[in-house]
Amino acid sequence: MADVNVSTASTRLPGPESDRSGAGGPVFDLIELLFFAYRDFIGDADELLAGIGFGRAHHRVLHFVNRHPGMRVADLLEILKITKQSLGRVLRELVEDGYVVQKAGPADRRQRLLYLTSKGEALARDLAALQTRRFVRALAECGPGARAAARRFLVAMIDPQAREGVERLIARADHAGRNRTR
Amino acid sequence: MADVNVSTASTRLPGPESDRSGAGGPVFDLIELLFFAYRDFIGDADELLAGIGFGRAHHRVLHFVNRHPGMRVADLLEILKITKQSLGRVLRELVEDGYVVQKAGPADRRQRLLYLTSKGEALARDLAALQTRRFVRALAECGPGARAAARRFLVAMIDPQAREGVERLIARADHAGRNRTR
DNA sequence: CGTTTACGTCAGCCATATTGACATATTAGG
DNA sequence: CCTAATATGTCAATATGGCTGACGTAAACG
Repeated sequence: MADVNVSTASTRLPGPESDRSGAGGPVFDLIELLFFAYRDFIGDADELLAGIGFGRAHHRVLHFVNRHPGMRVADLLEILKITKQSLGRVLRELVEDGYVVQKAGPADRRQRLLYLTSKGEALARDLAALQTRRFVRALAECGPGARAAARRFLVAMIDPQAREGVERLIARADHAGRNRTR
Repeated sequence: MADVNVSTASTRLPGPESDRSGAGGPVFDLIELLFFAYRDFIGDADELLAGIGFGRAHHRVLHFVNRHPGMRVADLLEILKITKQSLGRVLRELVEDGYVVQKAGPADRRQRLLYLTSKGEALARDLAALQTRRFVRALAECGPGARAAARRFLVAMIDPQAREGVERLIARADHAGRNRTR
């Protein structure tokens, strides 16, 4: 699954058959809830982005460049796991519109290190604020300890082999980011 | 954001600046963890689907028709929030390949009620099993009570206005599904 | 009998991703 | 110093999965 809605859903679906929901059955409820939760989670940002003609691809770049200012194009490709051709268009648009700048690496001038402009930082901040707001609201509803529990749960959902890389990525940005997010 | 990887990420990103991570700051860790968790969650299914030339669009249809056998095309459009033109292609492929059948409604013969064939049910079951396996593993890692906590958290992440519709959708399928999932 | 509903389909457009080939600049190594 | 490898960019073609608008057909409804 990927992106569904439901909302009013005037649907009056039929209702046959029996059983399931037993001990070891499929966790349909969690599957669908994660699906809908993620849809709404990215929906916040999608709306804002659509207003300026950007899509999720632009969001991804803004997010990671914001978290890792000065990252190389190759780093971004590695994280996003897309081809440079795909990144090319998105990056060009972000540069043309003044959200991202590329500077030659000081040591290796072949590199085009990526930075957000203040305009880019503002947009990244707005996008992160939308998604943070949703998390904060949800965690408040879940009571104390929910944040740690949610973090543990989300980590546990990630492929075991990928966890180390993800946690290092987060830790690195958190560490480096002591001045950022201003 | 939508789909990132990371994995080995030989990246050796730079680390400038200061501050953040304070009390009320952006929850970058949760934002990225949800992103990666969802990526892996759908990645399971994506792999299986790619092997038979299907994509996420097919998965969505299989999933909801499996959960609500006999649903109308209009119901599916409402849930998926896509246009009938978009659904058309996917549905045609699923029917052509023998995963879905359409039967005229008994009362209203204009309706093309949607059902999975046994082949379609087998695929839907395999897909759900993959995603269930991930949830079960993750919840086991989180200890007792994690399932209820995860459910609460995921519901809390959904738009408040959409929650009722989603919960009704899940309840309806669970109720109707007492014989299904065979 | 005429309107509305449920569904399908043709035609074209857009965003995002892919592969493969090739260009350019720069660094690194023998 | 010259060659090879690296970092990045770009051209071209293709696929997927969305979209809008227009139109058609069968069946139900009033």
